[in-house]
Amino acid sequence: MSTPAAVKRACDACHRRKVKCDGINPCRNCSTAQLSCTYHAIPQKKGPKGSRAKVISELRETQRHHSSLSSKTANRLNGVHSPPCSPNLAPTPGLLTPDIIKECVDFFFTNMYPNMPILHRGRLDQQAIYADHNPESYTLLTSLCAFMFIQPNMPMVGVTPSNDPFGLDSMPGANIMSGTLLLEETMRVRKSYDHLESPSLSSLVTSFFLFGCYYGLDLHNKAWFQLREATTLAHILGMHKEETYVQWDTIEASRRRRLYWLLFATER
DNA sequence: TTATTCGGAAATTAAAAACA
DNA sequence: GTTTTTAATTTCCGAATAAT
Repeated sequence: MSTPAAVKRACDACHRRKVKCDGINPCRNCSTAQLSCTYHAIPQKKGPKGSRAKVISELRETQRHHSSLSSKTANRLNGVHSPPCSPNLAPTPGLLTPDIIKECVDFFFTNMYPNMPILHRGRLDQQAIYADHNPESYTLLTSLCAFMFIQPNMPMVGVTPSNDPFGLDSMPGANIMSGTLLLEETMRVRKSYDHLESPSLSSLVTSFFLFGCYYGLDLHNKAWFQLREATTLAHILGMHKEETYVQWDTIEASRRRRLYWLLFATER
């Protein structure tokens, strides 16, 4: 008779593989599978959020007197159905490869970070692990990569995995094309979640990178719109109030402070 | 056969509501 | 204040699938 007893924390690999983790480092699964056993993922907050999470009350409300309008109401948060709904806002599979992420993140930290020290390398890598199923992390990465591709001194990176049959790697302007592609991907996937009503810092940074993209592409009106959005999100997040910073650890707090400062330096 | 993947059941956790 | 209810998030079982 063994005690099953769920471990309090599964490692990153076991979490992805959905297998039982023994919680030690390195864990048994990682050892046998020759994987490096890490515990980088940041656990999400559990439990209801907002003023009594409203799904069930909405459901009850709509069932009570199911009028023609109630079906419309039911479609609100059940985003997975209804014919005219969601014209595919899911991430494009295979577009944002680990190679591209690595290349762009490296480029950011060597060339852009001195001027905009608004990301933390370790924390960004953690976010990248779950980008597949977290649209906020995904759009942060696509906007970052788009921004990097649009930089004039960015070296050529193949968007297609390895051997490019169209010779894009050697074509001038290919990086701008890739950047524009990723920019469009960001805008599209961003529609799949509400980044304004309960914004995260990732949303804010995404807006800032979008500003950078549009500015680099000489689309100035769109650029200022994104910058304005980023500034507004900063206010919604209370970044102008010192007391909001105490809830963050040193790394996160200084990152937020620098981001806030950069926003206003950029707005001039 | 064994190894891997992944849908989803069960457990865990924390916020909101109800209660004293 | 304490307890109960509710829901978001987690772990990981076990069936399906892939690899050998």
